[in-house]
Amino acid sequence: MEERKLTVRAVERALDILICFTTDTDLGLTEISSKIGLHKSTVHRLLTTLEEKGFITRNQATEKYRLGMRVWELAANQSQEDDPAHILLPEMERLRDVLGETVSLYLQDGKERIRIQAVQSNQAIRRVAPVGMRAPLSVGASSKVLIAFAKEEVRAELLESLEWVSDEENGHYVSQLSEIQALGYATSFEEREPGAAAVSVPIYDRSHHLAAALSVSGPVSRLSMQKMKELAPMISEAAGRMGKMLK
Amino acid sequence: MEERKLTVRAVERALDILICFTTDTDLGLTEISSKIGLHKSTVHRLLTTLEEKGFITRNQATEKYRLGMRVWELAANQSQEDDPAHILLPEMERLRDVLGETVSLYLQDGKERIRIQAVQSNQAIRRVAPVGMRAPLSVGASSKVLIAFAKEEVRAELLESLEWVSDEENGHYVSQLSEIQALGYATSFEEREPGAAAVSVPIYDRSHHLAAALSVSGPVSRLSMQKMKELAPMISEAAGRMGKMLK
DNA sequence: TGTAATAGTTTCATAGAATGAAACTTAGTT
DNA sequence: AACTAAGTTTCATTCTATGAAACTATTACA
Repeated sequence: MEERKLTVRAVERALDILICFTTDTDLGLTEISSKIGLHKSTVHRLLTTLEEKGFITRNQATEKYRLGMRVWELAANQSQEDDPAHILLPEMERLRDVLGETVSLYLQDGKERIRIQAVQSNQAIRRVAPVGMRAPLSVGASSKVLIAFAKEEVRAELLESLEWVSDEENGHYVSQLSEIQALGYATSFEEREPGAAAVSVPIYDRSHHLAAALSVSGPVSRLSMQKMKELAPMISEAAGRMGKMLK
Repeated sequence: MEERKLTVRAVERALDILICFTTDTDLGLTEISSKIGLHKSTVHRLLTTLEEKGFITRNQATEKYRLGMRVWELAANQSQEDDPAHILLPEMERLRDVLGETVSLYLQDGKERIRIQAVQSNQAIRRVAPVGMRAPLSVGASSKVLIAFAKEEVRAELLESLEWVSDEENGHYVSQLSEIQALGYATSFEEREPGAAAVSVPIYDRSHHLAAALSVSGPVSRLSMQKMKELAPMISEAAGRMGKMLK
């Protein structure tokens, strides 16, 4: 039996166009149409619609398309009171000042994690962490935290959906997760970015649900395994304080 | 001859749904459908599509719809390097500290102006200025600046499109605009908000195009006409400095 | 200067996608 | 239990969205 679609194709396509602008700021019509594999005329019509509603504007100079003010406006009006990225910023800055390393805040979103807030170390050599970045949930200290401390159902689903190279690796990963659960923190050592290491701990809100992962990251030269082990309690303590500020 | 539409209706409707969330953070299906005047089933289908692409999520607790992370993500990746709201913030803070009043930055958008940045006075009685707010271009000091110092074509078009109560008023307004052009700044006295006054000056980018309107606003008790006249040169000077930082 | 190439825009016949009425599910209220 | 309200799904029909092709504007280059 062929599943009836419950979505609207034209809208899907228009949203795909918007999503193109997560990686690029300025795109031409042809560029977009080849990116999402649609005819120029179709893309043009969708762009006109997006432009009319203020979601897309054109760069005066280059004539190329870019995101319009409406996107910004919607984001500005998005609830800020209960937004961790907003509330926890001062505490993150404090932690950065104490440790001298870059501090980031991650949320799980589907099979990815997304960096919703970051404050940079002010040392010469430092981890640079752009806010808004997405990364796969399969690697990195914060990924492991987001999986290990997620609610049972969520974790099961995630482990299901993440593909593993082999069964042995799967087993190894699961045992790593229980270790993380026992310790209360996760580390990563050049897992995703060469030369970078990170410690990550869970932040729980007042109703004891996982709210985010808090990570401290820097160059391997300063963050040895031993050093991260030492820092972990301090970071956990900060995370505990932060959690009390949520919901 | 019936104009052929160059836009896509389904997409227009979906975007209208998103735009609903500029005023409210949480909305139910029925609420939305009555707001934009469409059938529940249609709205439901559009919402499902928006949800699948991450533009809408559902509030766990209330089951209501709200904006998703994608909106935030897009805004986060929006070009920040050349964004006045970002670049001018430190200078705005400095001005606020000197004058002790709320400082705002406005952009023209269609027949409206939009507050793209603001720093609040820290006095007990102060003008509160939420970022992202829209207001009609017909009233307020910054509106007058945005019109008076706009490029010739833009100004003509705006004056055309803004409706006037009477011809006399129109004449009065036009003469007011030339006065503003001569002075280099505009003021407003309880024009839009009772008890509030404001001085506004243009910010020009390096290629001498109007980039934004910079406003200082506060209670009429502190901002008399005389006082605003005194402040104007200082604000203009700050605006000049800011302009040099753009493009 | 002419010619080709490239990017963007509009037109139009046609397929099939989007639509809204209605039926159906929950869940909450009287 | 009957009623009300919000949300969800189904389905026949219509009109909308589609992509091919034509057209325009701009740039490259010979």
